[in-house]
Amino acid sequence: MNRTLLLNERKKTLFVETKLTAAMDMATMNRLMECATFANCYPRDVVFREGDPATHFYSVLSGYVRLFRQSSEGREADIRVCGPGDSFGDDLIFAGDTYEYHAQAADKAMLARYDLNKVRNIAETDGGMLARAIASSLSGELQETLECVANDRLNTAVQRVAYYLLEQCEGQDAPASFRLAFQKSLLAGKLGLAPEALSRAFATLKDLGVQVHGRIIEIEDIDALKRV
Amino acid sequence: MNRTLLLNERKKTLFVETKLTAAMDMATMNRLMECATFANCYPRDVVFREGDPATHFYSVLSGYVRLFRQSSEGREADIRVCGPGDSFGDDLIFAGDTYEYHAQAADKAMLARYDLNKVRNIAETDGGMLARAIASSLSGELQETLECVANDRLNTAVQRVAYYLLEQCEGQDAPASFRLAFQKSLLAGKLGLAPEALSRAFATLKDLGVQVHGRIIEIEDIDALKRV
DNA sequence: CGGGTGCTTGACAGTAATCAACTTCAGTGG
DNA sequence: CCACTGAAGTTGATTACTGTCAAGCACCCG
Repeated sequence: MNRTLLLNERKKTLFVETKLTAAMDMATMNRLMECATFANCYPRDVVFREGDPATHFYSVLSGYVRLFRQSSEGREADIRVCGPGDSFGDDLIFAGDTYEYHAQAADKAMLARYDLNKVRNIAETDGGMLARAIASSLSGELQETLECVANDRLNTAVQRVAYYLLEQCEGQDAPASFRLAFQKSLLAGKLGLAPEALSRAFATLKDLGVQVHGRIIEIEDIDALKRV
Repeated sequence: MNRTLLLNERKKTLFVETKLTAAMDMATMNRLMECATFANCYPRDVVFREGDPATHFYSVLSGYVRLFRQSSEGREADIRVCGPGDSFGDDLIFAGDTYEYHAQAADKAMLARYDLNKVRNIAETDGGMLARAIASSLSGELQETLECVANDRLNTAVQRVAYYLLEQCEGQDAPASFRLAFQKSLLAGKLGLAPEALSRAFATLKDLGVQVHGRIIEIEDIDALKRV
């Protein structure tokens, strides 16, 4: 088995594990695969820009991609961070024809890249299998984004960080320990914070038994965090 | 023609003009109509609560419904305001089984109420027409919600208010004039502001030629607003 | 060892939430 | 028709939070 073939097998595995394809039957998945090409991205690579005509949507196979908007003065605000299994740009399959945000790799990333028109054609003619899978994926994204709005509006920086840490150590008993999936600056953006604010939030949480060593987080008392 | 029939005709018209049904063929629309009942709500009526088992989703035929989350201390944050033509709870058709937010009428409102299981059945068996319509609706909601996150994170209170006013007088020449679609307290919630903050934002905009008389807004210089 | 990058810390300013008092307005009933 | 009531909106004073700027630290890699 040569190296290319190995790589293709890995791609295929990751492709199958995507949220979009997870609940799909084989036939639909194969049809979808026909619309896909694959792309490797390096950190800071631009996937697409706000305002570009929309030609593809994407699934993240590995690594992370950040979606963000820019203000007129050039300030950036992240609106979503996509990790392995997430899709983005899929909101354009059934609505819209230009990207409404920037997408940039935040890490070495592998992406599946779907031709929008081909996918639209399949979704029109396959009896609804693909449309249902896409609708399901969109539902998840919508719920996540609504959650984000509520989180931003209801909780302070420290609360948002505490909440994020709790999500990450779900299922673990105290003392829990894990490694942040990405850089702190990206986490700050995901939580709607300046990097300095994230740093300060960690400092505040130190008093509640949260130890931070680089990307390694140790949580002594999970219940204390829940009370923040 | 008796009164009930008239009312039904009005319902039907509003039903057809819904975003969900707008691009639908007749057959699909009729099938969907079979899943619907109608409900009249009075201001502050609760449509459903966060955590309730999900049995229906809704379209707004007239009036307004606010969707909100509550913090542990009971503070409320609006995550979306639905007006005529909007749907809510439709994120549960293909994912999830409990409501993830509260829904409350913010005005006298008429709602179409769709049985989730019936809709799911149709979406499985109609060849994809309904699934595509739902996916399209979800796409719009997702785009709107992402826009909201970006708006919250990038813009100040005054900028968000100015932006909202500009949206409302789209197409009008200066001096533009219109009536707010709903109470200021609800607008404040929609923009992620306390009512006091909205009031102060209006006060600031007065200097830029925005006159506020109750719900009537007059804008002397549209370009000045765009520069905020 | 230099030099970049990412992160942290301090000082400060700006923005918006909160609380409280007051005004306006609409609807109600005498 | 007018006085009363309660809700909605405004304004002021204060506080809390977070963004920004600037400086310094830590780590990684050539």
